[in-house]
Amino acid sequence: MMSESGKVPAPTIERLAIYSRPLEDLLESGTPVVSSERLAILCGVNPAQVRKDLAYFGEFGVRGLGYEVRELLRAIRTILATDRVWHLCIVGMGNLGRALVENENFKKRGYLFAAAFDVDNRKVGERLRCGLAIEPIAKIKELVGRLNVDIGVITTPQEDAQRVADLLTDAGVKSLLNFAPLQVRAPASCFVEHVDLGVKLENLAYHLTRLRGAKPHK
Amino acid sequence: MMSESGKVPAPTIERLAIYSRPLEDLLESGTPVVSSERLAILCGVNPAQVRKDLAYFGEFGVRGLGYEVRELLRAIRTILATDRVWHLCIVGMGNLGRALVENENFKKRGYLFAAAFDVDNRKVGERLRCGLAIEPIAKIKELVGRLNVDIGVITTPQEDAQRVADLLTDAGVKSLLNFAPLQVRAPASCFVEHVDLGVKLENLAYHLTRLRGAKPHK
DNA sequence: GCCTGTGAATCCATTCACAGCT
DNA sequence: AGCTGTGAATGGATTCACAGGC
Repeated sequence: MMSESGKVPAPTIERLAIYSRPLEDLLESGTPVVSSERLAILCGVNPAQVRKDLAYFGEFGVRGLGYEVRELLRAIRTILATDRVWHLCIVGMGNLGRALVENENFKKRGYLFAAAFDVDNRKVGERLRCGLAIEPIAKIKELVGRLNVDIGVITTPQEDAQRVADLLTDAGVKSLLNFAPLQVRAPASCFVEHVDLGVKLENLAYHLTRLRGAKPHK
Repeated sequence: MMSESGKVPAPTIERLAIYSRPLEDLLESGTPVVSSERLAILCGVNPAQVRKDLAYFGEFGVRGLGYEVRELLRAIRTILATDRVWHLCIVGMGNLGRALVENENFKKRGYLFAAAFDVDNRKVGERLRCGLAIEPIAKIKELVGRLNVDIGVITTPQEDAQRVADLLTDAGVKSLLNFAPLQVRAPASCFVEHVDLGVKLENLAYHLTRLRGAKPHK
């Protein structure tokens, strides 16, 4: 058994979250036990990878048998700290922002939006379907502190993203999830996760052209 | 100079897209030349990484000087094939789907939504702000063929995602961008890119708890 | 002197292959 | 026999360090 204090590769953390998806389905369908091979197939990875990823945090399986689904899922949730409630706030209530605050999956996993802001004062006061009213960014500091916000989500246009990131970190937010297409700067104490949806499309475009180059088009 | 036929690491492709963001800004602000170091800082990577990534595709810089912004941006766009129009379709017109079809950044980069579908027939016929009307999934095969769709975007609930992926690949779509939280299966000839927004949040949660563990909370 | 382009060195992650337990 | 847990081997990607050209 290995303590989790040893360095864990970043990809391992991402995969643990991936593993939990089919595990939820297996639990619901009443499957009691799963092997690393089966789980690997469901997630599109190598079986040894599954075992190694889990081994960073303990011994969750039974040799000759496999992993108990319920127990494994609970273990992963503990590791990823999905077994508690996290408070989020979001800045930038365009289409994407609205889609995120109303996302049921987030709520189900314990990610609660506690406040929504927008730089455009004309939007301030508008009530969202989720119940929140849009607040002005001038209130970020006050509300982030009062509501104990852990994670700030940025869905503003590119030109506002850095200013908003500064406001959020200044208010004490310890991590950011940024959807604006630029690298926001933040103090080292603040974790920043980037999601650039355009990058994914450009990836596909690149591969599509190579494919066309390799094989004749149909 | 190295031909681009040699194997290019997947992360390199992702980063080329990242590099293009600040390059667009630099071009607009009239900066004629940029060094690998400056670009690296703007993108949060190592300068040698920038040079090596570019070297996979040619020699774009001038020793002692740097890279001409306009020329480099054009080169990257050619490599990523962002210099042409791509036709997309999207299936699943919930909040996220609506946010994506109306995203101006995609349109600006040449990604055009040619059709929008939903599994729920009650939504069929509804006209979206972007001008498209929602079509039934029964028309996927016909419309994908007629409109020459290159990329299929899946924003359905988890339970519909695999069925939709099958319909899309069967209709001849050569790549998929899947937002449903499960690994969709597709023939090897079809590229699949996954975006699970929950994974990003779970990542932040993991790091936040380790941080708390390391340092006392405030 | 300055900055690119690139082999060599390092670092990191994945996969193999088998020992160990049930 | 079956499947986990893990050292060893492999395979990639990042970074270093310097040669090459402006």
